[in-house]
Amino acid sequence: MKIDPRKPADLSAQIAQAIRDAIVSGELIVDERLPSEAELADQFEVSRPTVREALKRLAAQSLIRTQRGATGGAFVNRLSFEDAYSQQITTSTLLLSMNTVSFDTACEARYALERACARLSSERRTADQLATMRAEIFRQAQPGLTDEAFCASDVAFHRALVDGARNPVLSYQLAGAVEAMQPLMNMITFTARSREEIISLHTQIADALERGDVEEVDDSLLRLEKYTRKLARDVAEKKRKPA
Amino acid sequence: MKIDPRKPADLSAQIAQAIRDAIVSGELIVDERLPSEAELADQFEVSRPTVREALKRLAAQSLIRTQRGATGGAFVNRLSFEDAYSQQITTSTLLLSMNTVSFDTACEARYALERACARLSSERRTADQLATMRAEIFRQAQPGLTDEAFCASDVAFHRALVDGARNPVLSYQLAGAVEAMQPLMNMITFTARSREEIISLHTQIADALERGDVEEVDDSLLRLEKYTRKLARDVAEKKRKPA
DNA sequence: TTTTTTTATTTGTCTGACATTTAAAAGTCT
DNA sequence: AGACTTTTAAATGTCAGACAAATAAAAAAA
Repeated sequence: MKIDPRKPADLSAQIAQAIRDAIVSGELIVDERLPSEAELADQFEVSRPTVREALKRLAAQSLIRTQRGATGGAFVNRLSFEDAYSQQITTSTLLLSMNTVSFDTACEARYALERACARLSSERRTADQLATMRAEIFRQAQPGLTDEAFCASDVAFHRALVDGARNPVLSYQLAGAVEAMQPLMNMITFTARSREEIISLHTQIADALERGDVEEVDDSLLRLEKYTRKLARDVAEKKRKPA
Repeated sequence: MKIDPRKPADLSAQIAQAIRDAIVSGELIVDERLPSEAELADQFEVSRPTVREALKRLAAQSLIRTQRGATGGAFVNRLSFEDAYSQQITTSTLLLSMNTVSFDTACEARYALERACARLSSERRTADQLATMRAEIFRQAQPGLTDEAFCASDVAFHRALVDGARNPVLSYQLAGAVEAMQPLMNMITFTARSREEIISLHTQIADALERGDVEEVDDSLLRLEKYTRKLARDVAEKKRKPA
């Protein structure tokens, strides 16, 4: 683990990269303890604050965790799906909120991924996951439900659908897309009419899933996508010309 | 922007979170300059090193960039797809390499996503993207090509296919899955026979894409997935019982 | 043997300083 | 006056040394 002495700037970034490479390449294995900050400072011939900045960079990516005390130190972290989720969500949220990407593009990506999941889900979903979906549909039909609660239930419904694919990699990829769109979805103030339509589509999806009818699941998701995009367009138009 | 004074540990993490929230919520907008480190230290009532650790955490997530000099400082970064790619790749690579997820699961996820892209790609791909795919197929057929070069060309081929969907969100999601699998794919030492088969499948995909035959694109990708998983199984078996 | 106390190690944080970079301000020359 | 050079101020990058707090192992006491 060496750093390039020719580039003097950003020592902490270089050190972070050196350690990151060691982790990714397997040179450092999970739960292995890194040398203490003082030792690392000696090895890299920098001061302790610089080493600490490097370690904080790695901690921000959940690559290491630190522990205080006598037997403490920095340990290589086993990247959990939880960690991967939250990073994915942060990244996706920023991509959307910074106008790098339009709602339509995000929506298309989201449903493309979701339909891919749904195909697997119609083969593998458990009774429990289907029950969750039904329960969420029931909640969505409650009168007096706030928009936020409706949206949260919507996310839970789709989450159950996606988890039905029983592929954590797919789930974690989609989590970002779905959750990142939440704030924008909340902005689409749902009328009673539009809720009814969405609940109807959700029911169609759940029914098709129960029958294991792959094509019908796909179709109803496609209809839901079209409807979502229509709602978004309407809101965008109303905002442009508020009569 | 405030931090909770009751939890004394990990001040830099709290400060990072406070600034992160301000960015995600839009309180701080793109290219806006943060207060100087000294000013932040005053505001949060901590020392400069602590502020710096917080800023390095944010820099590790590409949320800010720093500039030295008189008009320098920390600026809110516009998250580019490039940045999102590389984070996605790092995360996915670690998820795979740390045995959190099996090759089969990753493979399934990857092809599920890729098939979702391919559907869009068969409608939207440009002549240029198709030409890239043809060129990569040609390269793959060259005798004397190293395994590494063959794999790199394979990635380039799939990259062109995915980019044909003309949806950057999908592209960035898939980049992680595809690139993370590279090292494992390299381990599958390709025989002349298996290369031939893969090239044949690639050709089928390109042909179907040229005709705009969505179903055939989907089918040939499915065949490629099955074949890839078979190769992986064979390698795994040979490793277990090296006769 | 069990409990308590001490001790050593390590991270977390602070203070103060100097180096380096950078752009603007001030000065100088034509 | 205008163009070039020098100075200066502000900011990040880095360092050294110190103390606080947490923690587990070792030592001491019951």
